[in-house]
Amino acid sequence: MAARSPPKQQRWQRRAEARPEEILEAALAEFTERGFDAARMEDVAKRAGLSKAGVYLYFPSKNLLLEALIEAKVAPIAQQVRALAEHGGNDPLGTLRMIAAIAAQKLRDADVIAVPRLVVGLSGRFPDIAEYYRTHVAEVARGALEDLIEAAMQQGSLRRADVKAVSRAMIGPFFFEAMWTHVLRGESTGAPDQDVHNYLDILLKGLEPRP
Amino acid sequence: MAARSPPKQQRWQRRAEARPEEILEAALAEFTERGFDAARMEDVAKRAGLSKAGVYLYFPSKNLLLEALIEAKVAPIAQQVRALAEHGGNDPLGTLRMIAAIAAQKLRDADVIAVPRLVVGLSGRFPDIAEYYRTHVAEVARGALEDLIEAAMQQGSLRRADVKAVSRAMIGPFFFEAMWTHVLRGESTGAPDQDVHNYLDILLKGLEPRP
DNA sequence: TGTATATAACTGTCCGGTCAGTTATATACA
DNA sequence: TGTATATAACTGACCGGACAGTTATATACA
Repeated sequence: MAARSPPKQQRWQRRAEARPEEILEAALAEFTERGFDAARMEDVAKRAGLSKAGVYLYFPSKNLLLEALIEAKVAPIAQQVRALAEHGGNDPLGTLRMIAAIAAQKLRDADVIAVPRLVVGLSGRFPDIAEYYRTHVAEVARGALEDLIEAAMQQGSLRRADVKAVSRAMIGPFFFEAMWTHVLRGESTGAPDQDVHNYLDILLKGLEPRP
Repeated sequence: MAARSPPKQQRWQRRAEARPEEILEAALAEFTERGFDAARMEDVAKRAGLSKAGVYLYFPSKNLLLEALIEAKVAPIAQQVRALAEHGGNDPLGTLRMIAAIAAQKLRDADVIAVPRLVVGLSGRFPDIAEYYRTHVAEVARGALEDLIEAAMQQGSLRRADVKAVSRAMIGPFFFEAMWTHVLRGESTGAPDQDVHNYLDILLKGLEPRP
């Protein structure tokens, strides 16, 4: 009797290396779909393939999980922009075009947009998160852009203008496009790559040095 | 004995007419400050000057309160935009500049930004709200802008270009500025009015008809 | 006095976080 | 190479607090 049900599939594996990233991935998905508050830690856990208590072995609280998520998902992008900017010092205009193309492409990716969207929703309640995002992501990327713009003005390929206003003019439309399509689910404008180039043509023509 | 504490300030008044609007106002404030989920109905009630159960006399649930709120706050904006656009038919460029100035000013007002911010945060969980906002505000306003742009192209004061791309270029930077200052609490760029004009100069120069 | 409007007190549920106990794997040793 | 022991990784069941929504009762006003 008592046939020891023997298939004995093991109930779980030790995978301490892989867990953190999987949990972050699951958290991003849940937070995005339900919003930070409405997302349940139990669902994050289930999605990551372990138990709720298991999640707490890696991240001490829901809030800290959120912060870790932002750091992991977004900081690398800002660093990439900085690297690009530092690299392309002697062709600022060309580098700007390149960065714009890359940025526009990233902004089209729902996973990338997810984080800033979260930040928008949470900045009121968690000022730390807003500040972290501003200093570690937004200002880094924008700063790199502005260095390039400044360089272009210095070498005379752009006419003098308020650098911050110009960087805003470069970023704004793409950011807006991202919100339009991802948040409002409105239809997107034109063919991506062509689109970016067309806009930069307009903007740069508007900023041509006087003839 | 039993001195019935007699100052007898009456505990409440019947004010059925005024309540709904006051509750909506309070809800907007609480939802904005704490986020929809974290906001407590009890606080909304207190802020509106009645008890929690009182709120439920007027709005059947927290979700419905949210929907009513968005509807109430959004309709006036849509109407104003439409009015502006219809008004300035024969000087499209001038009207565009005017609208840009007004829009930029509005976007600087935290109360105005509050609703779109909520929408961004909630669009994932409440697709209805996102769609309502898109069709009743976003597309109306953008459509009006695009009519003007189209008119300007037709009369030859702007060169041909993708109309949607141009409207995005007009709106994007100001939207971005609003998010930068209100969400990230970053410092704002330049003197408001001057700033708007400078940017439009650049953009419109970039769109000048060929000489 | 009757009824619409208000409240205080209450209930049920949900969820973040904890903890005692279980299982997988690494290591020591025969 | 096989078995005992140690420890890291993981789980299931639970707790306490918070809060949306309800109910029973009181008060203003016609």
